Amino acid sequence: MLDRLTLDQLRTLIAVADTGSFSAAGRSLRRVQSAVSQAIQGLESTLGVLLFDRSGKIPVLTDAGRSILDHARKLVSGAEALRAKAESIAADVEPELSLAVDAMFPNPLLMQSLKVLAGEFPDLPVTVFTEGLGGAEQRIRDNTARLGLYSLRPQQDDLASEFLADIAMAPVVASDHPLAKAKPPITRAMLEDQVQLVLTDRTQITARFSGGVISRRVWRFADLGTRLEYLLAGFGWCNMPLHLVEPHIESGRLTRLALAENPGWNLPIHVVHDRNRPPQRAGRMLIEDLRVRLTTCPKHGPVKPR
Amino acid sequence: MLDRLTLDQLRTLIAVADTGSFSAAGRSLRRVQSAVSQAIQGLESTLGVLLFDRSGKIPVLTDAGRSILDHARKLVSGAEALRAKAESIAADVEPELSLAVDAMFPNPLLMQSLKVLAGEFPDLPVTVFTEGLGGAEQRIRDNTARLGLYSLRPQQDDLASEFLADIAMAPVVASDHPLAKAKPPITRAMLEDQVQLVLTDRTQITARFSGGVISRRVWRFADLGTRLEYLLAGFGWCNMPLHLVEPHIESGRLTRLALAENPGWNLPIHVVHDRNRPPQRAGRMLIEDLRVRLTTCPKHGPVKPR
DNA sequence: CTTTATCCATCAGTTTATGTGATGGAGATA
DNA sequence: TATCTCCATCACATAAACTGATGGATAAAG
Repeated sequence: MLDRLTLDQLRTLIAVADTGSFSAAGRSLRRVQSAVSQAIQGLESTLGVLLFDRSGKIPVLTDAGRSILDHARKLVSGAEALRAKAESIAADVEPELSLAVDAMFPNPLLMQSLKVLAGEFPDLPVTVFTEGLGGAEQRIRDNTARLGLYSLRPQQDDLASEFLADIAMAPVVASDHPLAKAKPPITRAMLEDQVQLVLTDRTQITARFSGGVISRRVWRFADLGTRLEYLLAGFGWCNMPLHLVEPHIESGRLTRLALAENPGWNLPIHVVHDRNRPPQRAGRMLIEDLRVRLTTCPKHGPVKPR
Repeated sequence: MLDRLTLDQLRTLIAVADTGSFSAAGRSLRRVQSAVSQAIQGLESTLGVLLFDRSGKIPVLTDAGRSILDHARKLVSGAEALRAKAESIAADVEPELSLAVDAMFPNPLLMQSLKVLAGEFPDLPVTVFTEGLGGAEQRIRDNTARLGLYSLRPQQDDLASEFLADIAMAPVVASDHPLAKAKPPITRAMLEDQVQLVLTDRTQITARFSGGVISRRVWRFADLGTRLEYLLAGFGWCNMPLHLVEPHIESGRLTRLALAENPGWNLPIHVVHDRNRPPQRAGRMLIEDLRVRLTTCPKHGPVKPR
């Protein structure tokens, strides 16, 4: 016994307060009255405070007792919450879900899935990191996120991954840009002479990774949003996820480049996690829900080859 | 034993997490290692969750363990807070201090005293009810406040009271009011014909108590603040605590009535409490501090006879 | 004014939980 | 390999917690 104050004493106090007498508390707790009596005496002695006024037939809470009782209720319900948490952990639900999501990923879809998740696991704390390029993977590696949604590069030994869906990508440019007015098909040579708007990793870690750079003239941006603004302003061309630029294409501000060799392609999105920390019930449910939405909703689905 | 989950188990868990090993935890808790081992096993079995990965030499917290540990820390520190609360109760400090203060009472002074009180008892919750007329006493009677600061009427059997200080009162009127321009001394007869601004009890309980009403024409108000506005606007005259109207008298907006028979008088303020619930350390300290301030600070002190 | 029922405290004795100390297996460190 | 320290396990000891009987006190019923 490390400390004379025990949860059982507090539970007994609460029972007495709720039932109104020591005997009744004993009945409700399936204990003998003397056990209750001794438990309360023990509590009073460890706290050094008189909790009940025993002068009448039934004991009545003192001011101090009322005050202690309030606190006791908090503690006991906290203990019950602990058990509940343990139970859901035991039922293979992760204690909290942290996601590292590539900025390319269609956010409205993710939000829909998370809404469903929150309905299913109301007490589950969720953290979402939206990162560009290597950022999401970095989150998985340094363990600040547990589940990654991004385009995984060549097989990684320590990370387990699973294909989730394709994001439709296409080269686009502002409609008032020379490339938009050029007669299709656009050749690779034509692109090389124009400015390409490229994403850089905020953390500089993925300097090695600069795939997809075609043009010799390059502007670099740290985030998708800024790049989109420069794209709209006609600074250059770039590949964008269709779901992000479709509204602008429809409104005529952007034009899809009819590239001869590659009019559109798919960015494969994977579910990634540390091999030793596989997703549990909540994570798996989220993945399945996302998969259904991604294959159902045509707007965000893969490009149909034409 | 009502519940298999005990605070001692949580305390042990915390010790293990803090010291890094079962043996070290045992040393820090002055228990043998096997006791720690068994306590953790017991916790794991009641929660149905594996808390430590024992595959290595020293056990390392699992994800679940970390999550449970966070919660455990909250509970244990809550338990310590309970002990601390009990300790201050045992040291004769009331668990919380609730005041019912008459609106006439100089609030800045009370605030100064409460500031000192808060310095002395930083954890003491304080509630202040500012009430007019019978309101403060009502608070004491229905036990929503424990300590009253107001002018007690004739001896009350069940309430204990103690004189605290006199509040200087004086009849005043707006400077553009006929009474202000009348040639002193003002007679009672002159007052009777003018409108008097009177306070009524919000709760109507003190209808019986309407002392101090002189005029035949009366306007009634529920609170001091509103009455003061009507006073300033010249609707009538009334008795006011000097500390509230002094700034206005100095600025010339209000004029003190030079009453022949009663140019100024004192409202005695008492400290009142239920006979069975005397003020404890915090309350007594507050009273003493107030007494010192009231007798020291001339601005709020009693009227000097002239 | 009894009688009866129910309240609580106390106590000796039992049951149960918790802690002890010895032992053995396993990973580090030298 | 020798040695240290780690943890799990066991039989045993110790200390809580609980039981059931008793008696005093209060409140309601006869």
